[in-house]
Formats: sequence, structure tokens, C-alpha cells
Amino acid sequence: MSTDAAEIPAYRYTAELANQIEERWQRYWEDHGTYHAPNPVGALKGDVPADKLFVQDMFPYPSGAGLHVGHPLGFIGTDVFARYHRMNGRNVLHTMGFDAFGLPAEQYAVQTGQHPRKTTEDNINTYLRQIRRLGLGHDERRRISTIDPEYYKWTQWIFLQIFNSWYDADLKRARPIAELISQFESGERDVPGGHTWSELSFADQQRILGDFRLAYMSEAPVNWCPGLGTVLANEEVTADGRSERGNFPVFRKNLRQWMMRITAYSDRLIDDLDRLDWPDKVKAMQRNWIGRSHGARVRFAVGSENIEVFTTRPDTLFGATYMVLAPEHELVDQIATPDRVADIAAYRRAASLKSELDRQENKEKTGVFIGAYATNPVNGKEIPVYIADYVLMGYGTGAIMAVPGQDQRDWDFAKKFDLPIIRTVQPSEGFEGDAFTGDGPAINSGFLDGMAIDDAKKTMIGWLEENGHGRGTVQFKLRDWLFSRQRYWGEPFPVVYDEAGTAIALPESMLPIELPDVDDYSPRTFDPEDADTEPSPPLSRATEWTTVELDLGDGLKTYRRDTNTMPNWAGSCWYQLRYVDPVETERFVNPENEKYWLGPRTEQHGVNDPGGVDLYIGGVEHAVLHLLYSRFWQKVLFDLGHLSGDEPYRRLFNQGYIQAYAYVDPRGVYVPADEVVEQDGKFTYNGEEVRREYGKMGKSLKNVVTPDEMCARYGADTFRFYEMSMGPMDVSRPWATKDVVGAQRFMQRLWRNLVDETDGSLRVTDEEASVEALRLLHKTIAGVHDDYANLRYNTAGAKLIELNNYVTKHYPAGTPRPLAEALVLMLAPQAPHVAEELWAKLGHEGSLAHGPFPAADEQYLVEDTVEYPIQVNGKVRSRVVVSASAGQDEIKAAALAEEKIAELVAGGEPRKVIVVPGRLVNIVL
RNA sequence: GCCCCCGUAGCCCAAUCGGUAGAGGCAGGUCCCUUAAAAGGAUCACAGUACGGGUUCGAAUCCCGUCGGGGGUACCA
Repeated sequence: MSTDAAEIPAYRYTAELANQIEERWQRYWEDHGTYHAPNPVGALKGDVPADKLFVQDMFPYPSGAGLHVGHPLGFIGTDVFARYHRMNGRNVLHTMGFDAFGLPAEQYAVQTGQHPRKTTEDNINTYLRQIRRLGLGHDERRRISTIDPEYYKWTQWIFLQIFNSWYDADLKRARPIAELISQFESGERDVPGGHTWSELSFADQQRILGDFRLAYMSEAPVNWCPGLGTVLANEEVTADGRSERGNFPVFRKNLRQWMMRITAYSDRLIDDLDRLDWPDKVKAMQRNWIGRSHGARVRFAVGSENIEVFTTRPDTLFGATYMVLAPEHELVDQIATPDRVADIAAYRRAASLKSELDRQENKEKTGVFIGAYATNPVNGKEIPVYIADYVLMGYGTGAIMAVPGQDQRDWDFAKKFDLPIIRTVQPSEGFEGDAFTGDGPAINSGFLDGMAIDDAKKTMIGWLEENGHGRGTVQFKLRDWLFSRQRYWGEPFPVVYDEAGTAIALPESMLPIELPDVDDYSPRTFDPEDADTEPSPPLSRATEWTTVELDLGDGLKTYRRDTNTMPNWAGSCWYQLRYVDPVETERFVNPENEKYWLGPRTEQHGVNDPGGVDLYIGGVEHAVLHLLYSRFWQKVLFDLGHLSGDEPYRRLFNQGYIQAYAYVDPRGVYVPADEVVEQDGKFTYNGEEVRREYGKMGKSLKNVVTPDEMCARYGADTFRFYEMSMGPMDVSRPWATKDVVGAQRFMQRLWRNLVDETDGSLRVTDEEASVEALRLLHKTIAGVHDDYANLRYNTAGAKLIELNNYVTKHYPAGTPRPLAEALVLMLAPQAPHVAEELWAKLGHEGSLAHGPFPAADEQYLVEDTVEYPIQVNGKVRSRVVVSASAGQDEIKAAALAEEKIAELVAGGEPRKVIVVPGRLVNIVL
């Protein structure tokens, strides 16, 4: 009896052979620095072609679970793109770093006592081993990790740049804070409060500057999450008022925290989206999040006070029949009548106890009358003032004019409290709803009557401005970015506090401010439901670190450090800049290198080109978090003159997700997916029928497939090729291990067409390829070029399979060399190791990483003849072959002369004959 | 509720400007090779594009409606 091994030919392209080849070439690439991309200047200086390409993946957070087959989809996608362009002669920057600060490592540290740095570095090593195994062509000299002190030194430096700048609303750009101070000193700008700058104390000066700085401390309602023991940014809170991570309740609480004045950039962040090559979906999400509304601010007098409201519908002012203030509005106490105080207090208490979730779920209108009446400026009518929790303190002015005729929420409230309703827009015919929000002529509106909404708005804003009752304005939903976290595992703030509690920036020479070692990493967490708790950051317990003696220019003094850390978005805001110049010690990036890799290239991308990474691939989940923050930092650094472009990512592409089936037995327990058997449309595990679910890949769902497994079973090249062939990059699809064999068969066939399986000899011949073969070859080359350039790897792969199948069929004795070489080169971006191996076997020295990529020869792309389908009344009835140079009349004549067609036309005159050159002929009878 | 995207063979997917519905892969049938199986080779079948209407000489593609799936967002005045 013979063993299986003896029957497999020695030189068949098996997983074992693939693994040998892959390991060998990975070592070669590493030894030769094949993927090193030279910089114009600095430590990585080299000869740089003018034509460059910067490709970037959204860098991963190194979790303990390692990679599953879904993760590398984007990584392989960028690698194929990078390899394609590298083979075509471009200087390609492609590398990968790690977004390594964050909660999981800290939570693991709390459980085990292991330092988060150790956990994180172990995980990074696992990731590095996994991505190396995939043969990703990274410039490993450019790897960065956000937790490296040499990296976060510059994160802290950027923080100080932001802290030390202010937004000049007239010039619409950030400027150094020193320029604001000199404006105050010289009197060019009035000091708020009417003070003289030099007479103010240091603390008072800093308090005033805090209202201008782009990073500032504020005591404001923030999202406090007791379950996580930290505060969160708005972007990290879900629509139903819970933490995105951990799903704990989030409460509004007044706390003193670092904020970033991202709202100063609202207009630019919206307007500049037009200059980006990004998916419309992501642009729409950012526009939506920033939420620009055009409208008016209107003042309503209440005795000697004024209530200011924001409205997008100034045209409906005649229909304002009452007003509503947010319960927390500061005017309430001043204008409420004494008899209403008890009710107001009771309502406020009830409102504050409602969680965000309660407010979401129960939209029944509630509120109380506060005894005051306001004057509608447009008609002098006295209208009652209420407080109600459907008006939010955080948007607009925290007060509204209620127009029940045109707003459903106001309608609901008015019905409940029996308030008058005046329609100011004529509802369309047959309208039967409550509030009418459509367009129509103004009614009951004095000088506006008859106008359409747009005209009425303009007219009313003009009237308000003329009579001093208000002005046209723009309102944004975007709020400033809460920038402190009560965590250990993050970047410390590069500031200290003096005795008066004033924040003082540390000089650049003291950076980085490194994290101290502590015994206890845990932020104190609390009962998730208990809103009356206070954050207690782990660093506050590192007393030796928090108190520090420094000489900051006026002698040795005692200062306190900030015990908060930065959110983990900080490190990812600027990593593309550090990839460009990873070892530069004097600056965060050398301007020449930055300009070469990231600067605007108007001759190539048009006059509005903002610069940035040439292709950035990642999931859509960062549409309003990372991608908004990163754009903001880029713009600040651009304004301050540190960068040549004002957008970080010129082109963005969202890859889809690879999902997976999971199987549940009748008890509701997940069973191992790889042991489930499918038969006749039913799924069984150990003979028991199980139910199939579709969703994520995860340990708890027992359906994880790892790239390591796939590499071991098929080899990295086969795995890469399969992943790219599953569908277009941006489509999510289910993982199917059983389908991988298709990719393997292709690789084996291609290998066999070039290499003898039994003795390993080359099966390439000097026979000339037929004209037919050359036509197919050059058509394939042209198509594959196009597909690679447009991220259509699935169709590129299909074209290669088609060409290879042709070779298999027509050249059983051996492959003509031009076909063999072109196949290998075109395969290389997707399956680089086997391509290198075959390229070497074909007798070439060195690597094919830098080309040549085959070019299509025009002479084989033009056909001599064209076969035209002939339609009669839209249905294909026959075909005719015509010379490719034939004119329309010739084609038409040939079609009509065709036997079957002549029969169908039967001597009559067709009503119309449509000739689509190169496509078809349609005869209308 | 509002906004956006998607429905093509049993499954994953092609069809680039409105022009012959099928490139590729999985699964399946038949044949060759083989003692047999695997691997390999050859070959075949399978949908009329979720559904209903419209525009057009011609619709998977454009428009309207319905159904199904996915995503975003929501007392934002």
C-alpha cells in the first residue's frame, strides 16, 4: 500500500510548497528592503521619482484575539493597489502602525495586574507575525505605534500647538495665541469685560484667553458614564444615550474638562468636503453630523429681559403663539412669577431624573407654565412662556418660539396645553394632517401674505434686522469635542496647574510627558445607573507623579499635573504625517517630506486639490469620529503653517465586511461552525438540526476563521487571491472556506502551465503565440490595468483565470513565453510570492516588485471584423459579421441583406433602422 | 418618522455610456484518465434580473409605486 504523499507529484503547487516559497520570498524582501520608499530629505533620504503614491490602511487596534479572515480584506486591498502602482514605476509609501492606547488593554491590566504596555506589545507582536505571513509589502522602517513615547511626544506637541492658538473669525483661520495677546496689549482688540490687559492678574488673563484657545478647559455638561468611570465625547454616545463601548447608560453632568474648539471649523469642515474624493455616504454623514441650518435669531421681550430664540422658519413668526425654554435655561428664575416657583422646581427635578433613554422612548409632551408672558415682536401679542424638556439647552439658544401650525412637536404641545394654533402657510389641497410643513403661500402673516416660504424668510429677516429684533444666522449641531478621559492608558496632557488652578503649557523641551507606573490601573467605575458619582482617574492616585517642582521661567515652584489622559482618537488624528517621517527627531514631520508625500498636486488633481493621502481604506464606522477629528487637526496645523495641505485624506474608500454564518442548536447554544454539515438545505451538528444565523465573526459565536489557518491550509497567495475574488472591495459578503479551493485550483493550474509537476522543470516554450492568443492576452492586459487601478480586483482575477484557462486548453505542451511572463506579472499584485518564484524560474534576476508591469499593445486590441446581433423590434433574430472599418450604411445594408432578416422584413420598408457602432443593429417594423 | 444604499442562476458575483443577460469561482450532472478514489482534463445544465407599472427602437441599468434586506440619524426648533 502506498502512502498519499508518494502519489502527490513533487513539484505540485501544494500548501506545503506555497509555504516554502512564501517564507523564502518574505525573507528576501526583508533582507533587500524591497518595499522601502525613499524620502526627499532626512534619515530615509533616497532617489525619489516625482510620481509617488501614498496608500494607507486605517491602522488596527491590536486586540488580544488577533486577526480573523475579515480583518485583512482592506490590508490586502491596499497592498494590491500599492504593488500594482509600484510595478508601474511609482514611489509607493505603504506601511502599517498600531492604534495602541485604549480601554481593552487597561481592562485586562485591571483583571490581571499585567502592565497595559506589556499586553499591548504582546498583541502587536501577534499582529506583526500575522500580517508578515500575508506578505504585505510594508516599509517596516515606517511602522509607528501611538504608545511609543517618541510618537506621543509629538501628539503632546500638537496638543500644545492647538492650546496655544485661537481662531480668528475674520481671517477664518487659526493663529498663535501670542498674536491675540499682543492685540489685547496694544488695544487693537478690546479686552472682554472692558479691562486693561496689563492690569489683569495672570489668572484673569488666562481665564480670558481660555475663551479663545482652540483647546480649553470648561465646566460644562458632559457625558458621564459611571459604568466606564469616564466621560465620553458626543460621538461616542449612541442615539439611545448609552456608551458606544460597553453599552452603559450615560448621564449629563457638569464637570471641568478639556475641550477642543472644533466648532470654529464647522463651515470649513462642511465646505471642504466638496474638494474630497470620498464616498457620498460618508460626506453626507459628516454634513449631517455638523448640521448646518440657516435661519434667524429673534428676540422676544419679557419685561426688561429678552428671550432669544433660533428658528429656521422666521417666515412663521406671526404663528408663534407661545414660547418654550429648556428647563435649565438661566432666564427661567429671573422671569418666572413667584406662584410658579414650586411647580418649576418639581418639573426640573423630574426632568433631570429622566435618562436620555426615557426621553427617547417617551415623547409625550410635558412642561409647565412659568407665569411670564413675552411680546411677539412682529404683532405685539403677549404669548405665554413655558419650560419643557422637548427643548434642549444644548442646541441653538435653548429657547424656541412655538409655531404649532407648522411644527408637529409644537402642535402636540399646544393640543395638550390647549394653546392657540394659527396657520401661517396655506396647506396644500386635501391636507388632513396636523402641522403643515410643506411649501405654500403665507397666510395670516400681514406683510408676508401670499409669499412662498423662501421669499417670506428673506423678507422677515430683513424686517427683523431693520427693526432691531433679530438677524439672519447660521446654526450648527456640532458641539465642541470633549477631550479628557479618566483613564490610565492614554497620552498624559503636557500641562501643569499652578496654585490658582491655571493650566500652564509645558515647554517643548520637557516632552514627552511619560506615563508613570502605577499599582492600580483601574478608573474607578460605579454602579452604571448611579448618576451622582464623580470621576476618579487612576493617575490621581500616583501622588509622586502628580505633584512636581518645576522652574517654568519664574523660579522653582510646585505644580500639579493633569490626571486625565487624552482620548484614543488623539494618536490617530495625525499618524499619516508620522508615516512620512517616522524617525525625524527635530520636528513632527519635515516639511519637505510632508510636501512630497501629502502636499496638494494641482496639476494632477485640479486647482481645488487639498492634498492628503492618495488612497485611504477602512471601514465606514469611522465616518464621523476619527475622520472628523483628523480633518480638524490637519486644518489647525495647516493654519499655523506646519503643513502644506489642509485635508489629511484626499481619497477615501470604505471596504465591506467579511461576515460569517453562525449556528445555534435548539437550546440556543452556538455550535462550532466548521463542524456543521449542510444537507438538502438543512444544517446539522452531530446529527442534530441547527439554525443558521448571519452576522459577525466572533469567538463567542464559534465561527472564527483565522488567516493563519488559511495560510497553513492553502498558502498566503491563495488566501489573498480568494479574498480579492469574493466580490468588489466595498461589498460585504459571507466567508465560505469551501470556496477557497477555487482559488487554489487556479494557482495550481497556472503553476502547472509553467512548471512540470514531476521534475520542476520549466514548461515554457519559444513557440510563437497565435494571433488569437495575443488578442486575448492584450485584451486581458488592458482590462487588468483598468481593474487594478479602479480597485476591481475580483474582475481582474476573473480575467487572469480566463487567460490561464485559454493557455491550458490551447498549449498543453507548454506555454509560449510572452503568455507566461505576462500572466506571472499580472498575478503579482494579488499573489506576490508565487509570482516572484515563477519570475525567477523564468530566468529573471531579482524581484518583480518594481516591475515591469505588462503594457497592452494597441494593434491586438482592434478587431478586423465585428459580429453584429440583429434585433427585429428589440428581439435578437440573427447575426452578421461585418468588417470593423464598415460605416453605418454598410452595416445597415449587411443586416438587411441577411437571409433570415430579409425574410422577416419581407420586402417591406422598415420604419426605422438603428445602428449602434460596435454593438448591434435594431430594425423596427 | 426622515435620509441614503442594495435585491441578477442553489450560493458568491460579471455585464464600464440604456445596446446579444454570463466573465470568473463554489456546489451539481455526464464523459475521459484511474483497479478504485482523490487530483486533473473535457463537457453540460441552471436565471430573464424581487414584484407591478411607465419612458424608449431597445431597460438589470432611467422614472414612479410596492415588498424585502442593510446603514445613518432623530424632540436639532
